[in-house]
Amino acid sequence: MKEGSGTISASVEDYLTAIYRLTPEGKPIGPSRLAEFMGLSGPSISLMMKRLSDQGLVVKDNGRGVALSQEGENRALAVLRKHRLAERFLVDRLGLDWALAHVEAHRFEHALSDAVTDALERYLGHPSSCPHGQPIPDAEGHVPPTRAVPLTALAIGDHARVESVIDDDTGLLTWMADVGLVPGVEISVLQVDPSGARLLAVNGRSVAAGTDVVRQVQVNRMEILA
Amino acid sequence: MKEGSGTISASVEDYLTAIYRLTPEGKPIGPSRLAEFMGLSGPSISLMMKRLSDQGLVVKDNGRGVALSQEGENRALAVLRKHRLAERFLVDRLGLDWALAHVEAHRFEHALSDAVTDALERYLGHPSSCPHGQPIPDAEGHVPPTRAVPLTALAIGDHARVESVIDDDTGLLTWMADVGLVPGVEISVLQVDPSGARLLAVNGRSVAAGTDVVRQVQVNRMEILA
DNA sequence: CCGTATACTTAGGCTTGCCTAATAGGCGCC
DNA sequence: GGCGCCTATTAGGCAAGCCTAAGTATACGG
Repeated sequence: MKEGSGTISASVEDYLTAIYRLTPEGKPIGPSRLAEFMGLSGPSISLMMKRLSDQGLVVKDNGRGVALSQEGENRALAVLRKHRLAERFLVDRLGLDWALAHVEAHRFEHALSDAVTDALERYLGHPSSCPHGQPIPDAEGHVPPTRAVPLTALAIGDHARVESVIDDDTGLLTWMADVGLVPGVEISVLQVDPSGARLLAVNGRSVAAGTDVVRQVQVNRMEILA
Repeated sequence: MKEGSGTISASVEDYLTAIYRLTPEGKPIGPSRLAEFMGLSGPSISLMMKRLSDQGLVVKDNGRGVALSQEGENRALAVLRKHRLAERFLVDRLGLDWALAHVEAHRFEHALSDAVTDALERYLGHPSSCPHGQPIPDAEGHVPPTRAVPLTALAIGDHARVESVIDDDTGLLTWMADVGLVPGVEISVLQVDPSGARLLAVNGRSVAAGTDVVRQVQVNRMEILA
């Protein structure tokens, strides 16, 4: 992905990736959700949205909410690429815990130039996903399509393979690693709670997954084999 | 090296490393030299020196000039450690050019946490120097002593082995790589110019090294064998 | 011993990016 | 249809870091 004109600041990179992550389908997002997600005040968001809009990185959707422009999405994907490649390096090569890796990679993503990023990707053997299972965009910003659905889509008796987990919450990540809820593992749903919480079978162990977890884990449905 | 209290900004890290690099022996340095070295205005230096002094990172030497405090030196060494380990990684593992590596490592040095730095050092096999030959401080801030002298100390007929080159000037680095003036190579002095420039024999090739170069290359004297 | 040049500091201003407090706008509810 | 509530924006402020321009202090030559 050729970077269009100027360099953007680390802050702006954070805003763009946050918007991207909150709007996978490109639907506009309101300031308050963004403010909560980023841990910033509403006015800070408003002001920055104005700046980003002036720079053509986001498009204002008739007042309420913004969506990434094509350029903004390109920038966001470039940063996500750096983040996820950094995570792969930290976990696979340096042996960092995957919960810690996310935090550390957040500092790296702003320090990696495009040239170093491409070299790092070659060095790592062109990994297709980060340790949390999320896809790594290629140098042109293409991200492979996925058929994964959230765990919330599964009913009692369904089998699935975990594709990805959300990497934002350090505590949650540590817990998921503990119970074996990691990308690639097969699970099935034993019970569904009225609140949406689920009792899962993960590697033969029963795991109670609250609503926080089931919303954030993406899975691929599997046909029952036997 | 346990980091004492608070985190310091990337800017402050730059100031501390700059001071360290300009004052290897701990002698105080005046604002103007620092300003020139860092490419900043005099007032910016003055103001920052006041701030650093208030934070106990530098000690003001009766008006004229500052020197690093023990804490300041520790911080500077920690950053240099990160910088040089990053350079090793970029050159050895990612295959970056050593001139480019310096520039890229400058962005990395502020993004590497202590934990990642230590893991990186293990991963790289505890290298003792960066690709430009400069020593890598250990986690406690100890830097191995050296007997190297600047190339300016050599007279006609002297033989020596290059220990390190200065990594600041991208153009100079590219030129040195071209002519083979890299750490580890054996050289001898063929002529000395009144200005201090020298004609060197490097791997059997004659190389004219201007004053910029001879000041910045550190060598270890060798006895003549044959 | 004094004047001038050089080196340093103070003063004032700008940008980025955050905040809190106060205002404006849209929408449901009665 | 108006009232209040929630959301968004505007207003005003603060800190870090940089700048230029103006002032002070040092120091050296005459």
